[in-house]
Amino acid sequence: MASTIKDVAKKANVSIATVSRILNGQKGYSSNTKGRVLEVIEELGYHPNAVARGLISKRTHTIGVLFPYLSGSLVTDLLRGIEKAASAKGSSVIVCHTESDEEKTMKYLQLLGEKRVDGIIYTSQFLKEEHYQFLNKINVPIVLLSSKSDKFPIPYVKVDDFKAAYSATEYLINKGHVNIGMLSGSEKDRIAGKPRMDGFLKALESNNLPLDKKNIIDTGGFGFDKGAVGFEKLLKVNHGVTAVFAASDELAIGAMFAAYQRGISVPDEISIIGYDNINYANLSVPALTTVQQPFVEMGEMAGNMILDMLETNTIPKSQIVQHEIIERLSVKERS
Amino acid sequence: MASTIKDVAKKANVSIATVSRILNGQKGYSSNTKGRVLEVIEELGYHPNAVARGLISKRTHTIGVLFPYLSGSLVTDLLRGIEKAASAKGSSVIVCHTESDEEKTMKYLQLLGEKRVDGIIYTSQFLKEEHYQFLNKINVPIVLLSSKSDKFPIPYVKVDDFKAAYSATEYLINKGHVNIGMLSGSEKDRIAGKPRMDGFLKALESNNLPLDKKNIIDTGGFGFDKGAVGFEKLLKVNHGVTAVFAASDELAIGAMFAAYQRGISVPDEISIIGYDNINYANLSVPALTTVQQPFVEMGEMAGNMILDMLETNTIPKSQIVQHEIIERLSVKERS
DNA sequence: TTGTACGCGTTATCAG
DNA sequence: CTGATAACGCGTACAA
Repeated sequence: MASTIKDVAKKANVSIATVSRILNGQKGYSSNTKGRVLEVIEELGYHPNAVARGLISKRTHTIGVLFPYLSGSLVTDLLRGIEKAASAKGSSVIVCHTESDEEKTMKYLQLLGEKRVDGIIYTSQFLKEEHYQFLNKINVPIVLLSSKSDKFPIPYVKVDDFKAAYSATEYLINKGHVNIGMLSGSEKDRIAGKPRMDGFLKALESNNLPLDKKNIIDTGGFGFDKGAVGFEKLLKVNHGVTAVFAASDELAIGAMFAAYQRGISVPDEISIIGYDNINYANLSVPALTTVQQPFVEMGEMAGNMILDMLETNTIPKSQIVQHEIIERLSVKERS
Repeated sequence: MASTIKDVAKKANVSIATVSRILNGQKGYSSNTKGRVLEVIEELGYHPNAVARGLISKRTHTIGVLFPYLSGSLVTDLLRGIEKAASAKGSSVIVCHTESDEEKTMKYLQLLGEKRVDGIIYTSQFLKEEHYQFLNKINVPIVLLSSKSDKFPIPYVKVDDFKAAYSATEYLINKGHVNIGMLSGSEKDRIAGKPRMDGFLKALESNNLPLDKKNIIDTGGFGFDKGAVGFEKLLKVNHGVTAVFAASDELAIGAMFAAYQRGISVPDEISIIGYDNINYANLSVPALTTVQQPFVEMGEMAGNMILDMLETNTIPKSQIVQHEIIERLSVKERS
């Protein structure tokens, strides 16, 4: 149905080679024929077939992005950044939803491999050995976003979770708090779980505060609900907490909700600091003090990284991006 | 680098035709050779090249999705549904971010056309004439999601915004409210703006309540901020409002925030009902009563619609999906 | 049951 | 400046 390069060649009385040259901005034709060809292209509404192009050029101008889950502003922010970088250079992005499932992830990697995507961005997920092996075999550029791998030499873009957790905790300490609890998400999460826990612990230690493991509630997840029940648990094991560091904003907001229901005032009785700076953090009551990760920029960086790898055929340096503490109203000086 | 069908053919001492047949589950080979070929495929780690396949089969197993913005749970929910439907049938989805910009939209449509995607889902955006013409020309299946077109015969999936707004307003009326304001988003938005406004008006009319246009605040957008300032405006022109219908949850939450700041109690003094049921609706204080649209299902339906169109080569019926009022704590019987 | 050969729509390398 | 023609990797009608 759609017209091909042949059609325009025929109608313009030139060879397909000439048309191709004009299309790709090469030299080797009179401005006369160029004009004629361009006209015909217009008439026919011809658009080159990217599939055929991809077959011969071995570049599909498509990158694949793997997300463990498809919800929350984290995803849209990262995606927006990635899409921006990609579309700026004429590439598009395929979104895959792995659900943190090993087999699904593998299936998607194979699919992306078969589609000959130019690169893959592996987001918010730990890179398993077999996945790495596969990616290595099909030899496609890859970058880790909001994740990293100690074992494999893959470039990544992320904030230093340990450091960010450290400074969040220290922020609380500097406000005079000494009895501090943590809602830690899931310790099994090697990206967002463990490092933040360690940062929390380290901050206490560096400031000569007692480390009491029971003050760390492994909520088993990062969602609203987990925050509410985690907060209840924390209260049960420690009556005297005056401040809480939550490993995610949803956790923090869930905790504030639980506090509200029990008539505990935030920040007057208990201060809470979150992690992420999701949109809603600005609208919660009280507005949530939190650690910000620049997700849009991170996505853009990751996208550009992949694109650079393709052009320069070299492995870029990993990027540790800076977090920032957004001061709002959920943390207060201890009186 | 990657092995081709030729490689496995050679190594297995068969023709590429045979390999192809085995790959595509056709008949015409002994189980003997099949075994040998499968072995070789395994050895070589061979994966068929989807680009080449696409060139000859004219199916790329890829669908494109256009979003006017990439933020909010609406996007992730729709996307999750679409991705689910697509991946269930071995297709992947390319996301495009049009920023509601006419030219960008056109550029993306062209890109998707060049990539020969199997179908396009046009989301939350009014379908312009020229876009329709182009889509018609390249003859690719298309469905409108959370949008519709009166002018063009394109199948769509959406809730009846008029009806939903009508029932939200009536819900307020049934709670005894008579002085009701509306935060209407943008009247220029022909999908989410105008119809909801009309539904609001109609509900008042049907219940013999006075229609006072000044009670409708055109906030010029659907975000948090607009909700807060819109609410202030409403208060200024109408001191006596006891209930507000907001055309989006963000608008509603913004309004609640403004109310909170002015010491106005929701729902004791003013009731507020939202629209969308975003994640946070459940976590706001008070929890937001709102109109729910089943976005995930809608995305899935749209995805399946496209896929069906490809298989049956027919135009499916548009789907009006049911909205639902989620009762929480932000609306109260008028005393 | 199996193999040969052509075509999908391009790009690129040759000649002319 | 221009035009054949060989790839790219695969599916498939036609032969064998």
